[in-house]
Amino acid sequence: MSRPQEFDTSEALYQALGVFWRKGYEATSLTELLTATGLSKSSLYATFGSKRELFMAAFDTYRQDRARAAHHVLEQGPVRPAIDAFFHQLFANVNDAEPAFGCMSINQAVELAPHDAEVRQRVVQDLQSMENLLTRTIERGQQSGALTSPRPARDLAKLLVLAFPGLQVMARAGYSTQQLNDSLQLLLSHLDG
Amino acid sequence: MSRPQEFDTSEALYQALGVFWRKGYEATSLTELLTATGLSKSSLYATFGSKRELFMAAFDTYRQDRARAAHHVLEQGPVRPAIDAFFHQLFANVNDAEPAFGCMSINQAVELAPHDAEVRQRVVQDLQSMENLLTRTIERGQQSGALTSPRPARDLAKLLVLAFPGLQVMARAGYSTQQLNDSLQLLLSHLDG
DNA sequence: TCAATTTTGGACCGATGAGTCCGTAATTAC
DNA sequence: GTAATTACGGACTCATCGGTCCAAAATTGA
Repeated sequence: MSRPQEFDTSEALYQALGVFWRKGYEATSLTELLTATGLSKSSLYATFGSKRELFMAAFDTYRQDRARAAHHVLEQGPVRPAIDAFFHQLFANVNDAEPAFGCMSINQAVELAPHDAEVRQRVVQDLQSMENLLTRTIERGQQSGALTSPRPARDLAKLLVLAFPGLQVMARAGYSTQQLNDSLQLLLSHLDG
Repeated sequence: MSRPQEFDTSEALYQALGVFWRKGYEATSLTELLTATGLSKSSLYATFGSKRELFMAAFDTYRQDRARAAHHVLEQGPVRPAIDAFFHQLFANVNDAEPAFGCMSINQAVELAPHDAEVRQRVVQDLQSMENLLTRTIERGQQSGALTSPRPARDLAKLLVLAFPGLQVMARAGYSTQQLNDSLQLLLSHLDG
């Protein structure tokens, strides 16, 4: 009955996400979004509504993907490598040209959260989920003997969550992989002893 | 010989700083800067050159003030209250209407640093200064017996620097003073034991 | 008082921001 | 083939962006 859509909506969303993730909300122009998605202006507006709606859709896509990945990494296998891998996602760079993107939720905690309740709520939720997930993982490690710290698992998880944005900041400030790894090992050493 | 300037340059700079601190670079418009400083456009450009130059001047003013304050707080008096006070500067809110501004250097690590070498360099320098200063303070605490952790002072300092942006993110995400304080105490508990 | 100098307000600029709209092309069901 | 429907490109709007420029007002030293 109707002409079929020529582009892949999901694909376009991911392309837009890439730009928002790297540059943030304000610094991203419509023109860049059109270039990245390959859509025409009318298609983009018909599909996503507005810049802000597109941003929120992209952000939620990101959050969903990351949550899934975090569960996948943390809820199976030996605890210590799992936690290590979890943090490595943070500064695994797509291309080595520029600093890592870091975590988009943390980026948005800084950029939009203070002035935007919807974003703020999402950031809080992400931090909370991360704490819960890490708590379960650390409990698992303590039970298996892989982690020897006698502190409550939740306290240790809180410490990791607290340090998470620090690693992100270092990554975005251009610290080397070596330095990031050193900091990470230092942090994780607090899971023992 | 010449007509004297009607406004206080330094005062105007501080007003501009307030806006940049709260909203970041991109989200701050010239119009807002004019309103905040009370200057006319020509005066602002004659005095500060451009939006970017004004930003950098404001940023450097901020960094200088903060460094001075940090030294003042950390280099005298009992170590533990000193460190406590140091972190409290982070979420001491000017007015309780909105979330705390946090640390401008951290904000800029997220917003501009990835794409702007000049900003990046300043951020790295700030993190480094902070680590050095905290190292000295912790050493002092270990010598006086106020801090009982056997870990190297520099390692403990690195942990605090790593957690610093985390507290900032929580502050900007709207966490309560109570929650921030709990996290801070949890963090500082690692200075003992 | 007058000349020299400098600040100041506001008009003005081109570029770009996000967003709207419509004519045209393409695809489908019948 | 044709009618109905939808996607698409691009022209268009209006506001705001950062930034320039100039004429007028104000203050100073002499």
